[in-house]
Amino acid sequence: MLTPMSTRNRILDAAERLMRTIGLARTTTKEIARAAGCSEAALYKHFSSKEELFVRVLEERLPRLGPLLEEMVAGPGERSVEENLTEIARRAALFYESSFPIAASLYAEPRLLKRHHAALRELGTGPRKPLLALSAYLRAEREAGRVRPGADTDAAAALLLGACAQRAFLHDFPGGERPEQPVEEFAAALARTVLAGIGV
Amino acid sequence: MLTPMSTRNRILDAAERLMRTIGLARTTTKEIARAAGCSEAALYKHFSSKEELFVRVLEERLPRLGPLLEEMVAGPGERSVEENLTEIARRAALFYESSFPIAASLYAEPRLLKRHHAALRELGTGPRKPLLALSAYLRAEREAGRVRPGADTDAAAALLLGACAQRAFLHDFPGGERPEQPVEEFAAALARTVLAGIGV
DNA sequence: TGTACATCAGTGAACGCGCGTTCACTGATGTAC
DNA sequence: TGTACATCAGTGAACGCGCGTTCACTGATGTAC
Repeated sequence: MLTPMSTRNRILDAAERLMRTIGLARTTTKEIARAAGCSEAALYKHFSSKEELFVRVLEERLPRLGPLLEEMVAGPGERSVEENLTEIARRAALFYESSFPIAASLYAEPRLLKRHHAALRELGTGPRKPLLALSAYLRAEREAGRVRPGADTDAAAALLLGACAQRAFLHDFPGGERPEQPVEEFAAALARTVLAGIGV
Repeated sequence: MLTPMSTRNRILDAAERLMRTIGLARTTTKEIARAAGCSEAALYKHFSSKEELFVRVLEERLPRLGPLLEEMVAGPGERSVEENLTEIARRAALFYESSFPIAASLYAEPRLLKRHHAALRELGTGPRKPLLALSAYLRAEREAGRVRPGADTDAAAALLLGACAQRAFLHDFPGGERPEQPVEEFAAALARTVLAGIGV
């Protein structure tokens, strides 16, 4: 039960690693096979086409943020809103860091992007889910009186998660000089700022 | 002086349109030539290679946010901080909307991404510039007493622009049901929230 | 236990196709005298 | 003004290459009797 699965797994791992390192366009069947230590023909024993292989990589290898968030949000509210937001931002930043380069490269192949989206939809998830979950959490806190009555929870969610996503985008941009604030500091600063605001 | 330039311009326009619509991967020399109404060979009269053509498209056809921001920020401060932030968010959202799909697709071809980055650098710009410019503006407002003394201007800039960038990312995601808040409302909500904060 | 056959993961070599690129050429426009 | 030549944007057809995919095959493992 270990060996018969392992070729398929090695193929998926190799494909994901290549997508991340040399980019979607250069991730050819030849390269995948070489990295997985099998023949190109073997790919077709496990996947009906290269496109299907990619879709499986996206489905089976990319992490998801939604569940993580929902779990956090559902937990007992013993921690402060600021602590919760910091932890959410920290996790979101790490999540986007690991999935963003690949997600971004899908825009080069709209057909693949579309298939991926259809697959996500089937799973009841998608890139808007985290926004909705975070906004729901903030609404709950608002009703509990731990968030200001008039607060726009959609806007707050967009601010917090948007900043984390953009950080990932820039993180993988080839720019040399990166002071690169540690993710914990970054997350804490976002949470603090979104709570306190910057107005006088 | 009009006709001799027009083929080159038609090629650049066609390439940009195709990158936006059918994606970087499917934007072949054949397709570009067809869309520009010339032969494939003509492409090589104006550009030394397909990659150079792409680099030129990125350089000459994609808008830039930095200058826009700097101009806004340098303007006379007769408007309130909230009005300024709303206008900045609005423009940033529109900017990212138009450049994000193409920028994202570059992650599929790291070599092209690297060349693009080098070209941006030469121009003294890059994707981190808007963040720096906005943060500088907020520092100025802080010193003018129109922003809270302890405010973290880097965090605030990351929040505001990150939300706009992520909106663009989602905008082009093929998801069907999009209530899609108008950009003006979105921008105003962000500015209001980042100023007031959501904490009690 | 030994033999005959079935199954199945995986392979090496080839396939056709579409890609980016180049080549020898054309026809229009400009220039010298 | 007419003639001879230079320049130059643009072309049609071909090129070689690397891609995704398929094919006939192998060798190991399982199964029936």
